Amino acid sequence: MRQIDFTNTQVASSGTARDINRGVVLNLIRRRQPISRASLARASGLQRSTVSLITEQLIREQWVVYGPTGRLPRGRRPTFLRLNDSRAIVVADIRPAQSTVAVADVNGRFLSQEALATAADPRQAAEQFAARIRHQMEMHPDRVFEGVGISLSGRFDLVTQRVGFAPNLKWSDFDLKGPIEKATGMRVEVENAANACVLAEVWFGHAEGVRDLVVVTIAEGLGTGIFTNGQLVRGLNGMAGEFGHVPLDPSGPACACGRRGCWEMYASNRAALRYYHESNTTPPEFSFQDLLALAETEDALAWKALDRMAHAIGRGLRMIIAGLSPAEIVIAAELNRLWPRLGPVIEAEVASAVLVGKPPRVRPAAVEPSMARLRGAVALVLQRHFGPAAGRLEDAESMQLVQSRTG
Amino acid sequence: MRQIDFTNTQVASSGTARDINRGVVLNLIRRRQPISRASLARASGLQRSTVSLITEQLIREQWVVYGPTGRLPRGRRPTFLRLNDSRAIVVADIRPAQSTVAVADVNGRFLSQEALATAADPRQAAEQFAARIRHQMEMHPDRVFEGVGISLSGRFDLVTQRVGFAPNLKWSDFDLKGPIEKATGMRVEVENAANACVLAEVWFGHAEGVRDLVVVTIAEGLGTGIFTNGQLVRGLNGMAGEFGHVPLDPSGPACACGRRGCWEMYASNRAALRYYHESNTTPPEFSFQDLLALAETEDALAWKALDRMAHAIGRGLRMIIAGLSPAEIVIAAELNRLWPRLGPVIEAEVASAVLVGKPPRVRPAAVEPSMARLRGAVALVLQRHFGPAAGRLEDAESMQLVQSRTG
DNA sequence: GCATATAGTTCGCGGCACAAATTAAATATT
DNA sequence: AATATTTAATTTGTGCCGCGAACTATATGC
Repeated sequence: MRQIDFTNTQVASSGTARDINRGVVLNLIRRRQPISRASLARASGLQRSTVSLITEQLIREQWVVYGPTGRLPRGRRPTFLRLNDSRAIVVADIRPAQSTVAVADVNGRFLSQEALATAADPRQAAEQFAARIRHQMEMHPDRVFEGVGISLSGRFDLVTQRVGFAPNLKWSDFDLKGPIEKATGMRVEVENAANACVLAEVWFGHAEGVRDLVVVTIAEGLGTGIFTNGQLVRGLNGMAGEFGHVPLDPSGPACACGRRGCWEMYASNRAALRYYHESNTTPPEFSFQDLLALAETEDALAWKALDRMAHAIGRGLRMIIAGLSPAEIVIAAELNRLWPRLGPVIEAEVASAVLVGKPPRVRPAAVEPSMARLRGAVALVLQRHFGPAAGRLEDAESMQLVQSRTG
Repeated sequence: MRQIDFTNTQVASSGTARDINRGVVLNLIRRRQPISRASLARASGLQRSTVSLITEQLIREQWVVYGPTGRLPRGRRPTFLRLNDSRAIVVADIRPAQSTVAVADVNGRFLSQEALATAADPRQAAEQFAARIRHQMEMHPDRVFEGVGISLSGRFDLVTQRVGFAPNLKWSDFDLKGPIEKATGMRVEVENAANACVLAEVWFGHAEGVRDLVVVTIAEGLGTGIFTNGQLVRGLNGMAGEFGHVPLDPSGPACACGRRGCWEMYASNRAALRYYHESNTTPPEFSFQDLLALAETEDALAWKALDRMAHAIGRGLRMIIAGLSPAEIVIAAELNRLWPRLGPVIEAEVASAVLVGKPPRVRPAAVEPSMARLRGAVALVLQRHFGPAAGRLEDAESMQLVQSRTG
């Protein structure tokens, strides 16, 4: 049964059915391309005639193009349809030290990519990113660009349309979107990195059909992206997902957030380095990557530190399972490299937490964290065009186009 | 913008627009009755002609009836519409010791009510409730009954349609719904008590328009009902909301759930009694109500215990705020009686937790807890008829009716 | 060459929202 | 008292859209 929440006072007009079905068909094409109209009709339950009209519209909108002709044991050969991958999206992943700007097609395949040192000053950073985005666009003169998607280590407030909170970047209440929109002439979407990872899983991962999902991103800090009832939970000011700053032990080590014993203090990369450091003196500039490499050489102390980290991850997950009981928990972490040995540690901790029934599936992210954040940024832009009420958006945009042509 | 999640593969048909708009109009009537068609058109944004057709349908369906004629400074007088409150719902609230069965109209007003001792054996209990429900129905022979709503101290699994987990009732994996449906001949909806309180707030409270809400129910235990993006979060097996069993302190007192230092161990009524008992010998059978009464007589030790409880409530709320950042937190507790003095304690604790921006609104429930659970049970049934895709339901039901008449 | 199977289009129908015109019923103005 | 004004509610015509049947197109197999 369709899920339309009853707190919504938005009415349906004659075009609403088309908007909905357009989205269904477009996403079926995206997921199962190349696919024939007949298959789309079978998969969606719509009439073949309706599918034909909708795909005609999608082809007119340039989202879909004809693919090769198929072959069947008998009968007329189907014409396959696929997404028009000459349409592209510029994405950025903004992190404290090093950021990434890239170009992807609508299938989430990356066409080019560059790294850059993140400017300390937010204004400078905005200029910097605008310049690199323009540069990336110039590298693909044959592509049509749909928009800009940005994932960042911080919070974006949908109401004020500003970066509201980004302690890791040392920015706060700053307009990142406006300047970049002005400089690139394109719509810019901004989202928290953990939330972006959720979108990456839902749009490009194997989590299709999963409606309750939590992604835990673990790097220097620990973030969580929450997906319930098929929607991202953003909360007031987009601040949902700070489970990393829930204290697991009031007498634990002090956290930068002002509290003591936060989950992040036990389960982040930094925590593992601390564990290792407690049992062994480390050289300066000893990184988490170094720790992983050491573990791969069967260093017992490295394994001990990572084991403690994995236990702590599982311990915090118990809180999430108790509170939200998601169907699936996805870990996006560099530690995933050692999943065969650390995954079971996390799973065991989780299994002991379930009061009744089976524990949720805990699995590593489909792609490595840096890729997930970028893909999430792609999904952010796709949401606008492939997601809810995108049909109306198309209308509005083509009207604008007409206006600017006639005006 | 309409919120239709893109993971949904359900297509829209020609009737979908009507389903949506029927729901909008029906809920506007529910909220603002008595109301004229002209006002409905203005409030919804629909055309007056469309509103007339929809209300005609609703009157035909017997959900809406004509009310008095209005008066205006000039112009034709509007005909007010209101809900047909001769339609009624039977509800039950199942709790460990004492349960309630009641009859309410579609406005959530109670017409009659009876208390009963809950049977220990689940089969017996099902029979017992079926009998009391029938009895309550017989008390209102003039009413048309729409269904049965049950809230209980436990978890209901939507997939298996069974009570999956109810440690307080000492039941587990038990079919409560089937026997009662068979015995009453009506559709039965079952939901966890904390979730029911959420529905009560959303359907009957002043939380209209709030899309991110958490209700914390505090009695012997502590439960949470989570509402995000305008929908109840049920999670795998309907197990979401067990924040009460998240440990706040790993070295705390042992909880019945097997863990140590659960939030519930610090913030429940039982916890307050323990606090009081630590500083004062209590008579046997000293209840939380007694403690509240003592506090009202300005007993310092009673206040101290309640103060500790309030602090603990606030402390746990910080976890919820960090994780979900709801716009509003509602406390459904007997302790609300002393809200003027205990509310600020909770609020202060919460305010210290917010990393950025304003803290969420924390307020006592609109009605007392026992009433909220019953009203939630009413909302449970209303959801079926007033909520998403209810139009199709009406169709199906009238078809069944025709079939049974012709058959 | 004809039966069969599959893909895709065309066309008429009914449901529905919209918007303009019309009817209904009240008050205000002259 | 007649007329204008205002507001409510219905009627009517239009266009969008999904449905389903009929039809066209194109393949294989006997």
